[in-house]
Amino acid sequence: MTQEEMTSKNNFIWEMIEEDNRTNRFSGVVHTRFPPEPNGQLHIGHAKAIYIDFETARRFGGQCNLRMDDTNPTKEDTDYVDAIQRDIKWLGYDWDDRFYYASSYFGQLYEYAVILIKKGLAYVCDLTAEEMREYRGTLTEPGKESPYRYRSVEENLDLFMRMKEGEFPEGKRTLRAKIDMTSPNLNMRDPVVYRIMFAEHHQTGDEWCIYPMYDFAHPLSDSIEGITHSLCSLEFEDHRPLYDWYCESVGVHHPQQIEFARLNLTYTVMSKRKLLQLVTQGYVSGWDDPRMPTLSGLRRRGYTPEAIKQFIEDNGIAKNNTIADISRLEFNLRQDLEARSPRAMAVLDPVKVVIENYPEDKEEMFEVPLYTQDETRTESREIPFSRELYIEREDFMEDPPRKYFRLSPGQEVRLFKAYYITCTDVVKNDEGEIVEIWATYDPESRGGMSADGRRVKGTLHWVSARHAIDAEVRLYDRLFAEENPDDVEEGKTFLDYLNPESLSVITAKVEPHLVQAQEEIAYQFMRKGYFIVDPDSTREHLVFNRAVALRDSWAKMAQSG
RNA sequence: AGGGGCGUAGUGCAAUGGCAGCACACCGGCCUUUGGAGCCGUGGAUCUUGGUUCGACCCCGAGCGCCCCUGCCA
Repeated sequence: MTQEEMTSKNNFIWEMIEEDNRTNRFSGVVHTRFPPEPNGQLHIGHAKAIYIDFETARRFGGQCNLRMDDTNPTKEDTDYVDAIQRDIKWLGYDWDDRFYYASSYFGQLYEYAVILIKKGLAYVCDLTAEEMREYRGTLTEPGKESPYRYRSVEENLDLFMRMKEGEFPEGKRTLRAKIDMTSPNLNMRDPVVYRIMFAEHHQTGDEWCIYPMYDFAHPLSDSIEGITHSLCSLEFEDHRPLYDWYCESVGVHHPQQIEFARLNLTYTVMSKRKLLQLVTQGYVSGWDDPRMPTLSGLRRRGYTPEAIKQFIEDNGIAKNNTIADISRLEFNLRQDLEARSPRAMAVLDPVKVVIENYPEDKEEMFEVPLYTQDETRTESREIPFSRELYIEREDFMEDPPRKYFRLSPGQEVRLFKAYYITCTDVVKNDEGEIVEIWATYDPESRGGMSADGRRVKGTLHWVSARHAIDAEVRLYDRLFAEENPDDVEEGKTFLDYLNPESLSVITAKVEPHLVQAQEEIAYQFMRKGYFIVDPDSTREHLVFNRAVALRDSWAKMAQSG
C-alpha cells in the first residue's frame, strides 16, 4: 500500500481544512499537533489521534508537533515522556525538532493571564473549592457570581503576582476568567485559569507554584506554536467556546479546534486510569503485557504499525461514538502478516507418529521456502525428517466425522513438503489416551507429491521428534470476557469482567530453524497462527507469543455442525 | 431537566436533493502442498412521525434513543 492510498479516504476534517484553504483562512498553512499528557502509556486510541494529527499534516504538506501537555505536575512522570516518544516513532511518525512542553510556555502563559487581568477579564477569587462548586450552579440552574468578581485590576494584579510568589497556601486562591455565571455551558461559568500547587514539576522543578488549567494552557500553547487546526476528541466540543474565548480575549493567533470520535475496542478498556490500575494491581505483567491495548503491548504481542494504521484507516474518521470490534483489528494484523511473515512449522499439542517402514537410523533434510506465500522470494530453511515425528493431536481422529480431511485409520494425508503417510495403527495408554500413531509412508511421494497424481485432501504440519526443540508458547485471548467492560452492572467493577483464561502457557515442539527467530518479525506457524519472539526468550529457552490465530474454517464448520 | 453532540446492514464508514455503496463479519461456490491466502457470488440497513419537493439518508417541524458536561484533571 502506498502512502497515497493510505491517506486517500476523505473525512469531514479534511473537508473542513480544504474549505479553509479555499478561503485562504490560514494562508494555506496546515499545522497540527499531538498533545499527550505524560501520565500513562499510549494506547491504540491514541494511535488514532496520532494518525489523524500526523496524516493531516502530511496530506496538506504541513507539519505536526509533538507537545507534552504537562500542566498538572502531580499526575505526570518523565518516564512516560520517553515511552510516548518511543511509541510514536514506532508507529512511523516523526516530529523532527518540534518536540515541546506546555510547561516551557509557563512564562508566556503567565503574561497572557496578566493581559486578561488588565483587560478586566480575569480576577483572583478567594472562594474555596467547595464554595466554588456551590456558586457554579447546576445543569439546570444558573450559577452565582463570586463576591470577589469585581476586585480592581490593581488588586488582581497584586494578588496574582503574590500567588506566583508563593505567598498563599494551596487552594486558598485561584485566578478565574470573568465570563458568564449564567451560561448554560458550565465551562463558561468563570472557569479557573490558574491554581496554586506547591508541587515539583518534572520539567520546571520548583520554579512555579501556580499552574495553568488545561482550558487556558491548551489553546494558548496551540497559538504560540502557530497551530492552525487543533484536532481533539468529542468530549472537548463543550470546551471549544472557551478555547475561542481565550484566544480572542488575549488577542493572539486563533487556531480552529475540530473534534472527532475516539476509538474504542470491544473486550478491552481504554481509559488510562483503568489501564494503570491493571498494571499497578498486577492484573497484567506491565504496560507492555501483550494483552494490553497499549502500543507497547500490541508491539510485544506481534502487531505491526502497518496493521494498526490500516485498522484506523478502515475505521474512518467521524463523530459517531462507537466501539470497533476487535476481530476487525485482528483481520488487519492477519492481512499484514500473511504477506510479510516467514513460515515455520511448530506443533502446539504434540502426539507422536511412528513411520514403521522408514528406517530407524535414517534422516533426511528437506529444503523448504521460508515464504511459501510469495514465490518471488527464494529464502529457505532446512527441515529434518526422521522415523518419529510429532503432529497436532487434533490432526488425528480415530473415528472421524464426514469431511474430516486429516489423519485417521486407513486415511492418507500429506506431511507438508515431505511424504504421504497412511495411518495403520493406534497405541493407547491405560486411560485410553492415544500415545502413538503408527503409519506407513510412500517413498514415491517425496517432497509431498506423487507421480501417479492421486489426490490427497489433507496436508499436515509436523516436526521430527528427534530434532524438535521445546519452546514456551504463550497463547493470548481477550483480556475481558465481556464485550464492553465499561458497562458495569450494579455493584460490580470492570475488574469483575476480566477473562481468567486470557493467558495460557504451553510447551510446543518447533522446528530447529526457529532458534534463529528474530524479535520484531512474526512467523506464521503453519495452520496455527502468527507468533513472535518475546523479549523473555533466550537461545536456551525460546519463548513465543501468539499474536493472532489463523482463521479456522474447519473449527467453525465443526462447531456449527 | 439546561447545554453540546450523534443516530445508515451484525460492526465500522460512505452517499453533501437524483439508482443507498465500501470494508470486515455472515452464507454459498471455485481453487489450494497451510481447511491459511486468493478468486467468484448471495442475502441483509437510512430511529419514529409529519411536512417541503417531480424526487429526501440529505432540507424543515415534532418526537424517541444513545454519548458528553456540575475537577482548583486532561
